Amino acid sequence: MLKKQQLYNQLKQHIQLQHWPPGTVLTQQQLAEHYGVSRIVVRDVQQALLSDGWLEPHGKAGIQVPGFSATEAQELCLLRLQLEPLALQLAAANMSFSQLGQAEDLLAYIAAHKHLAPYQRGELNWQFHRILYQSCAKPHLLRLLDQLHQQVSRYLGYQEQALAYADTSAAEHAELLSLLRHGDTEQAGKLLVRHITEAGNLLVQLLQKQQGAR
Amino acid sequence: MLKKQQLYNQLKQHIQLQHWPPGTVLTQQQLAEHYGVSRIVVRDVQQALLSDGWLEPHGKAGIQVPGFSATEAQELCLLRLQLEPLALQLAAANMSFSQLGQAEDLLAYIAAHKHLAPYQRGELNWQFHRILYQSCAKPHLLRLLDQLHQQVSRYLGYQEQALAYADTSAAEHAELLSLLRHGDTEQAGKLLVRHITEAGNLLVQLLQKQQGAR
DNA sequence: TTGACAAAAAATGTATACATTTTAAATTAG
DNA sequence: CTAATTTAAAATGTATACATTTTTTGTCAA
Repeated sequence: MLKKQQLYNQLKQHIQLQHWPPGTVLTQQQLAEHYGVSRIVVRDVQQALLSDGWLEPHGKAGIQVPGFSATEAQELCLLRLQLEPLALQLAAANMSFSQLGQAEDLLAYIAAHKHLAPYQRGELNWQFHRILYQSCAKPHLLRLLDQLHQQVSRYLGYQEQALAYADTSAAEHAELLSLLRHGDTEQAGKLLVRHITEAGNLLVQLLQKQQGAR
Repeated sequence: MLKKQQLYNQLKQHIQLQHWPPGTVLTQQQLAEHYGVSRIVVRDVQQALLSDGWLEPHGKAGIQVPGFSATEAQELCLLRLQLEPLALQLAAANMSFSQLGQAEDLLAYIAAHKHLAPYQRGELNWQFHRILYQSCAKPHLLRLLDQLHQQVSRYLGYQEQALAYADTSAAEHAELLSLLRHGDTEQAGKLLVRHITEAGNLLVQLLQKQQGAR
């Protein structure tokens, strides 16, 4: 596999697991030495992660691991609410049985693997949503949604502590699927809004608690 | 100035002016020689333009200048409609007089320079919109809007032919500003929707005509 | 002629080396 | 001692050179 791709994944994961905690300032040299690749590779990855929001510029030299804020989480939730129901509505018309099946399989897989790492669970959950939106056939919309998910997933290391929510989430996913199967787009949309709002509120509250605790 | 930045701007402009027409396949070597820089610089710019949607992958080697489609334009319009009114609404509450003034200045400048290149006019028009949204204080929302504008601006070479629209557009901008000055957020929002829809429809019709003419 | 396989060419990925810019440290004048 | 200026160190930008992958070309057998 390309070293670029490897480093991209590894560095992202290390950021998520807070091996490089928020606020850490990194240089190309540092990363190159630490991960045993040339600076060229680091540069490519750095640019990608900067535009993904997993790193942010730090003055004119160096890059910084961004922190977490309840405000940002709130905004991401708002944007999801603005775009995901639209995607679902557009997709509902074209959705195939095979796609519904895929989504079902994914839910089963998640249910069967209770002890996944939180970021893996998050990834699978997004895949579920992604399948539902897929057939909206709007590449740009899907691109924006992927970006938003990327941002949100940066927070998932935190969200772990809210494991109690996993069950609620799974139940809602199942209900969502059921509604779509029966062609009840209207109700599915409403449920999706509730679903996103709940997840968002939980995350925001968690972050606020943590911010207050300093 | 950094060569990277220079090349980024120049290549983008050349794509917009169809110096590299849609469908053209380019290689790093080619670009490096043509613009007199090393491949490293080309690589950086290539990655940036790929993620901006000004270039697209072409198999496993080479990059391609994307074409234009009415469908894509339609989608971009849809997304603008989904996000810009929200931004305006959120911004309206916090908008300062100095910002309204900035916007006013911009309109005056545009009105005073009738003979701007179409892409410059497009850039200024977007700056106007951007100022109105600025104070929504939602970094991610603004980032998404900037991206959307990037995409739309790729089409502006075409939109030139619709210069007749420039006057309508300017009039609507002025009215929008006036409504905001008087705090009529409701009406401003409705006008914005109309404004975006009109521009979108015009562009889509133009593209459909051109597609039909082949 | 066609299709598969091998060899050559070309393109991209990666590393090293050098140039320029930025940051930090050291020195000196006030 | 402070602050400004100079000097050294470090970081990023860029170019060249090499390695690997991908594409194309050409050859040969069916």
